Amino acid sequence: MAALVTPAASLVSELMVQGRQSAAVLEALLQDASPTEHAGIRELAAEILRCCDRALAALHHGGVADGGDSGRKRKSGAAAHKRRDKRARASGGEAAAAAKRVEKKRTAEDGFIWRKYGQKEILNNKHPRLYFRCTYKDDGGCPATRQVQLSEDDPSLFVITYFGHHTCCADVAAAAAAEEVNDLGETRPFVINFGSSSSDDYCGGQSETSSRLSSRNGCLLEGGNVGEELRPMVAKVEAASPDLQPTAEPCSSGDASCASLPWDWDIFNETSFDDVSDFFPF
DNA sequence: GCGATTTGACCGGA
DNA sequence: TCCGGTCAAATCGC
Repeated sequence: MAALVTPAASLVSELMVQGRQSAAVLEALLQDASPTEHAGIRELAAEILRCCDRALAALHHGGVADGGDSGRKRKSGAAAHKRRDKRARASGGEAAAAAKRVEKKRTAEDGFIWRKYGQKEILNNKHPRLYFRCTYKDDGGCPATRQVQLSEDDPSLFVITYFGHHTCCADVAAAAAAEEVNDLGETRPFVINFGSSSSDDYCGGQSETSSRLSSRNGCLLEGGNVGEELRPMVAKVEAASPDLQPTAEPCSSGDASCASLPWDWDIFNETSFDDVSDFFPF
């Protein structure tokens, strides 16, 4: 696996390290200040750390997601092939298994822009399952899809199942997604671990239905000092939601507690989707 | 007008 | 035959 050594990759790597350090400091400060309070914010900081870990790992892996089944065509001629593709994935085919990843998160945001293409009531499940594919599927042939469902046990948690890898946006995002983390959380190359790190998250954070966002963003950090950006963002979190309770509470677009993990700092404040109820109207 | 979402229909695997 | 996943026409919102 060749590492990315382009100047841009180097810059991104550097920025990610900075951001990660800032997040680590924040986490430490919160821990020192009040070990029992601000749990939600600490969790947020920890997630930022994990995101940076994965982005860095991805960068140094130099991995770019494979094309996957991007060649899916419209219903016209290749319907049978297409269906077979889907079936293979649905029933846990070999390639599908390799690209499948299940996460439980407090929000459905993950840094990519998704387009909802279906919703289905699932047997013996209170909550419908929502189907999303990458907005850039048509644009760039990005094969990534995901399914989002509220957890049966804890309706405030999203159970998100990812299929395929993003080929549409930043290498960081694509590679992060491509880098399958095993359940044991082991063997993660180039992980500078400043704090907690779990295996189940990857770079994320932009809105779900940010359909009106015109720019492709992925979760690549753009220019500027990540660490500097982090401070005001976190302050906002604290002010808005001390405990970062997810649930289906209404929240405004600027509410970082609902906006979850705004890895894309530049567009964080534009986030329009950040409410569970936006997804699950029940 | 364009692009995203909704939702009923369709398809294939189990 | 049932059920889950996707399609695509209709609808909505900017």
